[in-house]
Amino acid sequence: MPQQPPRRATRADVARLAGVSDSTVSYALTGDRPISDETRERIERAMQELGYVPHARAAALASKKPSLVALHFPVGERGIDVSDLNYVNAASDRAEVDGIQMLMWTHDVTDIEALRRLVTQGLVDGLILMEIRQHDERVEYLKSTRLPFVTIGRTKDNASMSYIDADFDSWGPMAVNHLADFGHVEVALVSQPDEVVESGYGPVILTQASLRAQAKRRGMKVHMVNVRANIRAGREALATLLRDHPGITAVIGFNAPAMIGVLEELAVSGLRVPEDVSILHFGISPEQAEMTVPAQTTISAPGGALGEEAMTVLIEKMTSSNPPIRQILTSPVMVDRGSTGPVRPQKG
Amino acid sequence: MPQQPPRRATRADVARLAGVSDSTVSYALTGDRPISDETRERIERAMQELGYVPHARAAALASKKPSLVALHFPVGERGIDVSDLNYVNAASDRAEVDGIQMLMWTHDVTDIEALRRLVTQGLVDGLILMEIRQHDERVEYLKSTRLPFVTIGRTKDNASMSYIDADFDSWGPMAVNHLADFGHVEVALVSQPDEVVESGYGPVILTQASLRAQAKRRGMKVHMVNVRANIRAGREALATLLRDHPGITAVIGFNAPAMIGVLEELAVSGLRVPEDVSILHFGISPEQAEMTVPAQTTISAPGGALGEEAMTVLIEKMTSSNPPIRQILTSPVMVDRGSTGPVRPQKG
DNA sequence: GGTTACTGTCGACGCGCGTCGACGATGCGT
DNA sequence: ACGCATCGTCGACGCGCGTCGACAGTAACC
Repeated sequence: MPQQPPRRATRADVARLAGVSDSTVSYALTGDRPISDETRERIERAMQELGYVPHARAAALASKKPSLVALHFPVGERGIDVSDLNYVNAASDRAEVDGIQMLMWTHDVTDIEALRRLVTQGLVDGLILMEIRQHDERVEYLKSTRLPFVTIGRTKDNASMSYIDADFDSWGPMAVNHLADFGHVEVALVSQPDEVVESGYGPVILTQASLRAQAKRRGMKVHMVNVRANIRAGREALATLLRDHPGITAVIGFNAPAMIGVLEELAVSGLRVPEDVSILHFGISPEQAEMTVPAQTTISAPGGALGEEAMTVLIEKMTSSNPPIRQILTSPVMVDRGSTGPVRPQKG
Repeated sequence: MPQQPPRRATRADVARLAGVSDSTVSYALTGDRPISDETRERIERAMQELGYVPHARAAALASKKPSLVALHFPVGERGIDVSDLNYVNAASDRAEVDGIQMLMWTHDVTDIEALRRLVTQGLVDGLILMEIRQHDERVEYLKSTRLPFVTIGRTKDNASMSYIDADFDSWGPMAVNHLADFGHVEVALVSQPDEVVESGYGPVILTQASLRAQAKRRGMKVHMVNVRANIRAGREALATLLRDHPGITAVIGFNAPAMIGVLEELAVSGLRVPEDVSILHFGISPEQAEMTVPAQTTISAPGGALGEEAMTVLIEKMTSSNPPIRQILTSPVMVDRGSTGPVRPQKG
């Protein structure tokens, strides 16, 4: 039966049992210096017997190498879903390759006092930030710190920092072209709450700007509304839109709960998708897009790539003495789930 | 202007600047030994000037006191939403009271190999587990470890362990009594996916059992279906239920996305809530309950209480030398949002 | 046969901090 | 005046590990 040791085995225990010195155990583990096969075997047997596992925190203290990083995921209003998990897991997996653990930190974006505590206590060796605002206090603060960090998303003033982000500037054109090619000339954008827009949330701002610009180029009219992230708000928004602008033939969404409401309102109004109204959704995961009735065609950033890239850059920042600034943009991917189609012929 | 020190200031730096010894700085910080007001002031000035912050990881190593705990939140299929955040934030806030940081860990429940890595590396001093199965590998593993842990939820065999959980045994009776008093005699339960039930997820199993028992007592017929956690599955489930059992006058939900589908299906069928069908939902947050049309009456565990209690127990486990076993159950709370009502008089 | 070069191992020190024992300087009592 | 209990401070050591310098032993070379 597995014996339960009274305390954690240390390097010294292993050394004693194997009849070698402390440092020899160390070198057997790291391979930094040659060790004879015989000694190595004795050490490995001893480690096995004692169930020895290096103590990562002590190692980090001694080596000053990273062992733990945090991913700041402000859950905020919209929560975390499986799509976000793609980033998270990809980043975490990438970290483990280098023997680094990644944990999540979920405080509010605005709580930089808590961020200060986290950082100054020296508990984490690096940080990945998500949900970046155009002007982001967290970034401002971290810049004044020696702590390596990478952002998923970018601030307005980003010349000197590393980031990974979706190329939102091409989301708008991609959406507009897709719909314009189907003959749509008047569409709506159901976007995120005013607070989010006003707080300078990049994805929304960049997407709206690129959408507006391309719409102008293609002679398309876009009605933009910012609504709260819930079903009821989406229903009310669509009702209002259709009343005020009956010419709308397509709805672009950037707000998953609200779009559920939009779909419900269409259903109770007897409008079909895509025959009467086309639906296109920005930035949601396959799971989210396929759970609704009908499923929604989407334009999104590629799944876990952002997370993995971000972690790679962060690790470089933590381990290299003079790391370069890296700024990476990923191209959008459109997945057609049949919720968009040609404008129906004018009746009367 | 704030000068950027080349490296983190250490206790030795403060001591040198203040003209005292290392340990004096330490005692000034902890108050474990008396310090004259004069030296204390000199030390505080020095700390201020150097921007000194104790290095939590080094402190933890030396003192063997906890500095970091993890909350295992397997995001799994259902994701994390604001309601879960109540637990998380409450636990985190409680931890900070004792100067302990709490980070989240989101690996899959079944990935106990990853759990082993996290634990054996000694990165965290304690663990809180959520989404507990009746037979939970994680719990089995952790029991064989010296790492303090507490579960939110409980396993079947739980005599020797500490847990915090909702008192699901009283959820069923509360729901049944509420509906039976309104005259309902045939209802449906739209619960979680088969995999979840088969995996032995306590909340579902205990709730179903107590519901079934109390329904029998009150002479109520309950049709239970387990559906996937998405809108489409909810729509299909309700359509099937109403076709096979037209006598159903109320739907109890334990699956937020599916219940959105249920509400949609009711809407397109022209059935009103609560005049034609009553709706009652287990275990969701106010935000979730109020975002749908109509809002849903709920029976849930009290918000952050579970998280805070769990952290309190964990801290006790980590700091006390012989901590007691604590098993805490919280009573359910019903919030009436008008989605339940009396059965309509029989027509024909 | 002597220098060189490597292989394999050990001891010592440092990372930043907590904490115990010691010790001079006081204050009090007799 | 002396013993004795504080108060305030210092030095030393340990937490578990990484890593540098030293050194005995062996193989390789002119």
